[in-house]
Parts: sequence; C-alpha cells; structure tokens
Amino acid sequence: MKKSPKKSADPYEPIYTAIRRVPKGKVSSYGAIAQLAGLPRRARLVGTVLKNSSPSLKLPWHRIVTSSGRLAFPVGSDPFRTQQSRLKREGVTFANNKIDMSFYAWPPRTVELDELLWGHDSR
DNA sequence: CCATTGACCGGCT
DNA sequence: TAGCCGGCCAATG
Repeated sequence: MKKSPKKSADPYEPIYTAIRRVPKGKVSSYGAIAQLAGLPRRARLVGTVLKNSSPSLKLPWHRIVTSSGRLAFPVGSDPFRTQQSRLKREGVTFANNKIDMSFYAWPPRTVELDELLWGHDSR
C-alpha cells in the first residue's frame, strides 16, 4: 500500500487556495496572494502560475490585480476587457482603468493585519 | 546548460 | 505622478 510515488500533488495548491478565498466584489494583489500562500516576495510566481493554470481549476483569476489597483494586462487588450467586465459584473468600479484598493482590496489593510502578514520591518 | 521573459513589488530618486 | 532598480525565480527558448 504505499503510495509513495504519489500523484505528485500540485505544489501550487496553497496559491489556488488563497485565490479562492478572495470574496466576490473584492480583489487581491499578486503579492498579497503570495504572502497568504506562505510565499513572501514571490508575487511573480503567482502571475506565472495563473498564466499556466488549467481552466479546469476554475480559479477566480479576475480578482487578482496589481498592488496599484491596475489590471496586469495592456489596457484594451482582450484579456483586459474580459477581466474588467467580470469585475464590473461583481460590482467593482474603475476610475481611469484603476481600482480603488483602499476600498476593494482583500484582505483589508489594517495596522494589525499588516503586522500579522507583513510584520514591522518592511522587506 | 545558459540567457531571457515576465498576469509583480516596494523602495528610492 | 514617473521612472528606474534589485529582488524573485519558474517557464521558455
């Protein structure tokens, strides 16, 4: 009975989980997802993983935006419009192709959460 | 195997 | 507000 060879579990499971936690009508950033997944400073990996992830995972990828509140795709591009319409459908509004992160970001940034997730010393 | 890319980010000029 | 920079490092060529 050993199942050692195992079905090599997808090592990015933590990232998928974090993404699935983002509520409808809210958005999170690549960096925040990385942090929540236990991979500090690996924002880029989140983008790479999302790009290669199978659609069958049904991830709410449209809720992931850059930390500045902008979509990661070129304005006007196909994926840009798709993501934007999906977000608008959930009630997220845009102003100059930008989302007000102080209002829509999840998790919300509070002093306590910041220390819990990021700690005092920036790095 | 080595080099370049890239759905990023925070700090600093 | 606008760039540039270094850190990160899987994926791709």
